[in-house]
Amino acid sequence: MSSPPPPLPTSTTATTANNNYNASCSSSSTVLSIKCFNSDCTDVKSRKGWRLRSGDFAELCDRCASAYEEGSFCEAFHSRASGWRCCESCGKRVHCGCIVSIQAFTLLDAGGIACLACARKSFVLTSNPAWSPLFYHASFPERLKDLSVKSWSQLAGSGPVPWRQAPSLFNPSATPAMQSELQTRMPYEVDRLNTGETFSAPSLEKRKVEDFSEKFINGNLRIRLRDIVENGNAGIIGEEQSQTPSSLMEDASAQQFGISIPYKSLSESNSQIEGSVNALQPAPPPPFTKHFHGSLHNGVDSSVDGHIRNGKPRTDARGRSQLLPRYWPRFTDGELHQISGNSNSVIKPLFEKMLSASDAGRIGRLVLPKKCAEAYFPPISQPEGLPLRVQDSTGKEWIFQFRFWPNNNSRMYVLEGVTPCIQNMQLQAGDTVTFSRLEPEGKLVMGFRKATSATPSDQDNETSQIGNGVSTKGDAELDHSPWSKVDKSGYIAKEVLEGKSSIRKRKSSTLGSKSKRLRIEKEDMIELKLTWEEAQGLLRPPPDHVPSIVAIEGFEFEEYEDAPVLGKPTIFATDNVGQKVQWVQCEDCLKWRKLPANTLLPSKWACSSNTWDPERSSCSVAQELTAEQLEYLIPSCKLVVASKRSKDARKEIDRVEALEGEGLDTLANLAILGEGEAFPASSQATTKHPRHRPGCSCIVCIQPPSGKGPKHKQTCTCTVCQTVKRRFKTLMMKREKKQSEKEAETKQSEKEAETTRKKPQEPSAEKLLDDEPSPSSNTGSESGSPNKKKTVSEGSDDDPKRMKSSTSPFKGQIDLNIQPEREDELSPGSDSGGGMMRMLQDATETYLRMQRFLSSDGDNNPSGNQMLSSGGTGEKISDATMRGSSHQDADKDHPSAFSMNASAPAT
DNA sequence: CGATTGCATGGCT
DNA sequence: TAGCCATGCAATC
Repeated sequence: MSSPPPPLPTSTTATTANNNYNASCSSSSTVLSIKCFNSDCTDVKSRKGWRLRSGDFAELCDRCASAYEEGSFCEAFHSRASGWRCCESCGKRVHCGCIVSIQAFTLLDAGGIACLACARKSFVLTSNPAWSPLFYHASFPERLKDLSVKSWSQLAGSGPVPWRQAPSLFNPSATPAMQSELQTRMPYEVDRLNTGETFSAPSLEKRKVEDFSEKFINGNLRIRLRDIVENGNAGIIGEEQSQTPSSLMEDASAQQFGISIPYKSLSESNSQIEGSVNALQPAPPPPFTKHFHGSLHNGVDSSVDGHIRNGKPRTDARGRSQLLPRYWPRFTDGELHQISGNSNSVIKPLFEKMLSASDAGRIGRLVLPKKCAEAYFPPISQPEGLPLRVQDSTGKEWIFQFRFWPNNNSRMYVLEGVTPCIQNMQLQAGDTVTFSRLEPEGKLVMGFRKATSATPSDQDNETSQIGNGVSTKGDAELDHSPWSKVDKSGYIAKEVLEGKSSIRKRKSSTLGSKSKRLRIEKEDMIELKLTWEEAQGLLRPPPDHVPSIVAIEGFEFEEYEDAPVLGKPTIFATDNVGQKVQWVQCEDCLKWRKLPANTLLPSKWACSSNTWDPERSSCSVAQELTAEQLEYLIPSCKLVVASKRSKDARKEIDRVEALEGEGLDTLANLAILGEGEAFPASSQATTKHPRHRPGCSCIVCIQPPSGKGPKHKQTCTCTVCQTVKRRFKTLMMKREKKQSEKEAETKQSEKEAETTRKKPQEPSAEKLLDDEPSPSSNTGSESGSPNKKKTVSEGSDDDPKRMKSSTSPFKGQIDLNIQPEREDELSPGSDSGGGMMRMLQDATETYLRMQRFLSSDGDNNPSGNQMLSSGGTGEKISDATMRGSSHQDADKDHPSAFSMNASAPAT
């Protein structure tokens, strides 16, 4: 690699011996020699020693080979070389600067080393996913595979032993054969490092497949060891090391020992999860960092998974099969340390799980990954399961009910009663709980990891903030509320949680890659994003305020003393001479006026303010744009595009109206149209309406199929109708309130226009809304529209105010035959109409449109018409709404008003 | 009527 | 495509 090998943690450095080693190595690899690989020896080689990076073995004479095998090689030949250290635990001398003994010790977090024997006492030496993948790399020698199989077989059925333990061929229990087998796999990465050779994926892959795997193994061994100490990820490697001759002397630079290679290997393994096992990372992270936490496992497991699974009868009764990567334990050193404490127990990471909203919710049920549950938890045959005693990282014991539910011929495992624990740990959706086991006690240990900013992007800001704001370890320490303090229902620390954002709130965020369901739908997200972008773009400094510029991470933000105001939404375009312009719509006449592109407009703007084009500074002046032009322009409008619902200008108007009238609040409201009640955030109600069964009386099931079956009459008093009415009423009241507020603002200006244009406008509005006429018909026969029936029947709804103030006109005319599902969905993109919220929106929009029309100057306002006719969908909806709002004869013919039927496009 | 329990649904892998 | 599992929700307490 081009990057320098990480510094060796030990004090060992390259020595003469090392150089000799290199020389020997190179000579041995390039010159046929019969001499012992040991440069200090002149005997004839006869036996194999440690493995070289080249893939070959160091060929030693009998004497040297014996020393190597006895673990005294270093003592014999490197006794005076640098790099000797003492185990921090037992004091045993260990040579740390030599490839021969490299796997005989591990580096400690706090500095110093520990011999393998001691390391094994304190750290997980088994079931480390990290090693396995590498170990089981595709190129893994068959013999090792066999060993693994063998080992696995031996372990199978031995209780809740994770399949990953299979590789514990390195365990003391491993047969001597295994051990020797493993022993032959000496690290050779060092060699390479010494010789300045760097890894390259291609070379590794092509030249030394086997070496590669072994390299991994070796690298893992070291990493593992380190991991054991630092990251808590210990693996068989460690045990393997213990099997290898200890403290054999050889000179190897500390750097070699440096994990550079191993880390690369790890990196690879990490990346393996991404599918690139062999791709060596050019710049491996420095050793002894946590950079590879987790990913390490990923790589490993993925590989292990595949290999073990494929080649191995991992299928023990417990069903310990491959775990999804997201459940791979990714313990950090701190976590492991915390879990292990000072005990001598070995921590065996089992799995982890990011808490879903459900998991973290008050329900107190933590869904366990099936595989994990079956692999690591006691087998249960009854749904009731059994109580499981789990200890948290602080030593507190919790008792959960480990049980399952039948689910589709399968099982769904859950831990019940986790709320107290979750709360105690102050965990929220998006945080991660880890499960490990203390060996040999077998005690389950539950740790946790707060969501951090480092978490994938799928963590929302909130989560990130929270995660960051809470110390991983500190939390648990801070709140030591014992189990006993938790009330039975487990709702402790409610206030604490409330202090943060509620889980509910987080619902739409957090949740790893897994919870797509909790994510905002793509389109919604885009819309939302655009909406906010729009908002940003429309922000204007409050009058008389000069924003201060604040630079945050390279980005400059305008900071206002007072809340900024929303500017007038405009449409940017390029005029026929190539000049950037923006089109803005007059408040009063709705005509579109062209302004310089760089003009910032107040939230309210009218022709009279058109100082850029005095000729068109009056509403009476015709609009520049032709209908076609406008039509062309509008769709390209960012605002329109932003809203998937608003392919039609109706939305545009609505949005403009909203922006004008209520600023950000409205904007936000637009994004979540309808106070959430009827228009749940996209993150909510991910399950539209599960479980409809025969006999179900829910509002959905009770409804006939779309457009079919008997319709509810307006006078119907069934539960459904009453419910619908009640909800509708509530929503309308809210809506009405808002509208009235807006109305009050614009009342004055509208009044004028109305008095002069009301009459001519009515037909136009009616027609448009009523008849879904084609755009052309709209513009052509607005006053002569034959479709006035609704209006006529309505009596005198010609007064917009009236219509509006009485949003109530809708009352009693609700089409109860709408598709209830729509009510739930109310997807902004659902153009098919239906849904209570839709009705509300439509009603409001209709009103707004009417207002627009009524307030227009009465002539064939191209812009207005164009806008309204540009979107057939919106048109139809509006039409439907309109009819619904004006149709009195609901009982009879069931106004198509809000029904799906009615929403059929007329065009 | 709220909380809990058990399970069905359906998005997603 | 089968299975997982997050979640909703009816039934029950």
